[in-house]
Amino acid sequence: MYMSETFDAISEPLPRRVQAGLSKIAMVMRHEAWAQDGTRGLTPTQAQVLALLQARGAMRLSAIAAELAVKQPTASDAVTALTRKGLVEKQSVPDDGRARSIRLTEAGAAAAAGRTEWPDLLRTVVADLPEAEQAALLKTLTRMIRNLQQQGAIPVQRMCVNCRYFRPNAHAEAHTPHHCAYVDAPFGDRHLRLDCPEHAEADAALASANWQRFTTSPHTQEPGS
Amino acid sequence: MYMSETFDAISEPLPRRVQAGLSKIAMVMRHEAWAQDGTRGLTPTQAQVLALLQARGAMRLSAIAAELAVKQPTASDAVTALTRKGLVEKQSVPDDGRARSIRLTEAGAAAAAGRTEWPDLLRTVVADLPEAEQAALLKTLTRMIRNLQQQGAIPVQRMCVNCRYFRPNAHAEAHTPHHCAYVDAPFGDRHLRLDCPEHAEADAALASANWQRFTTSPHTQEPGS
DNA sequence: GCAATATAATTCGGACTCCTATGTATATGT
DNA sequence: ACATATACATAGGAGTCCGAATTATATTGC
Repeated sequence: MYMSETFDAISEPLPRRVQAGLSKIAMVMRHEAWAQDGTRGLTPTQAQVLALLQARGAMRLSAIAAELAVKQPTASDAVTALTRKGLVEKQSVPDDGRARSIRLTEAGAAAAAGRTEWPDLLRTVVADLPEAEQAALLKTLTRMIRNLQQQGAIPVQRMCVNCRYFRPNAHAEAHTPHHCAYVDAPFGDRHLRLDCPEHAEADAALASANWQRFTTSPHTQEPGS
Repeated sequence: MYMSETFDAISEPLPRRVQAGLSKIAMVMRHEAWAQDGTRGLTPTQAQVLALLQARGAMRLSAIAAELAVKQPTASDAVTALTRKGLVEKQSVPDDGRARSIRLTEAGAAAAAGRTEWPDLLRTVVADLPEAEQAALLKTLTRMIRNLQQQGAIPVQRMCVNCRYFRPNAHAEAHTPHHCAYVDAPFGDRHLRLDCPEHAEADAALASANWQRFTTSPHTQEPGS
């Protein structure tokens, strides 16, 4: 659209370069995960399972697999390893004899809590961004994650934008345009959640209307560059 | 600073939520990598090696390891597998008998090219973002990557912001404020490169001055929310 | 009610990732 | 030349991933 035929002609397309950048970030995260969890005797996958169970409580194996975007055998491997390490335990579920509910042991809860405390490298890098940029990044990630959900690439997340209590752009205040009907309080992009414990799924019509209203926010139109 | 004591009090800190979002994106990338490269008989790491060699030409093993943020033995494993598959080959380097130069074979170049064509899921998700948001994301990623470099977490990248030819905010035009002295043309955030073939490293003083000028751009100050 | 089918999880085999520790050349400093 | 440093390879071990086959329940159709 705008400008600089030179650069538009000779560069990789913008989405490709953005993807390359995300790749590098992903690489650092993987590396950090090995380095950090490794000292605690965990692999990255195992740490993810612990984090998931910490956030969500007891889960079935198939739910864990879906949430981590791996196949069941892989999730089973990880859970087996964690069981051997005494960090999780399996219980049978009353109404379904095939299923097993997996939950943290006390040691597992402690390990999961310990992990969240440590200010890891990527978190400090994000924290070093100007706050407005962090908020913008969060909003962009929200957009991408919703898109991924709609393509069926990941299960539906417990995000504000999927929530029955979400009222996007309900207020005039620029810093807190949204409203959460659950806690009955205004909030802004910087408060958006990707995994809210109070989440209640909105029906399709509401979700779609909310999304429309959310993404046509005045703040979304900035001068491109 | 601004507003909503409620949400600031009850939420995870913003950087943590952003990190969680990046995690989900990283998860999707890993999953996609398995699914996509898997059909071509490659693992994600192997695909990364091919992509790296495609972008950079022949490299030494230690350079590959550094670039992928893994230890040498891991890189060696991957290269061995690729050699067996006939996609790369090793040559000895004239001036150093210990080193080996690794480069793509013809089949390897074809495989690497094939990979880049396919419009993978994450690329389409990025492409679905409003263009201004893609540009903002690219700039944010640039910031993060530079920060990671300075912490020594990744090797110095061939990015505009590290380049001798970079003239940030040299123009008044809002869409193309920067200037590349190599091709002598103005460009904008949306043209920023993370791995430019024409890159030439700037000395420390210039890099630092450029960074200052780049990050205090008028566009960086938007109303937070 | 009971075979036919579907689903939750496990197990198996195989290729690979990732690590640390060690070995084998070759380079470099003194 | 001799010690030390470097580039890479190899070995061994836990774990990640997968697809395919198993086992143990559910659910469904007659």
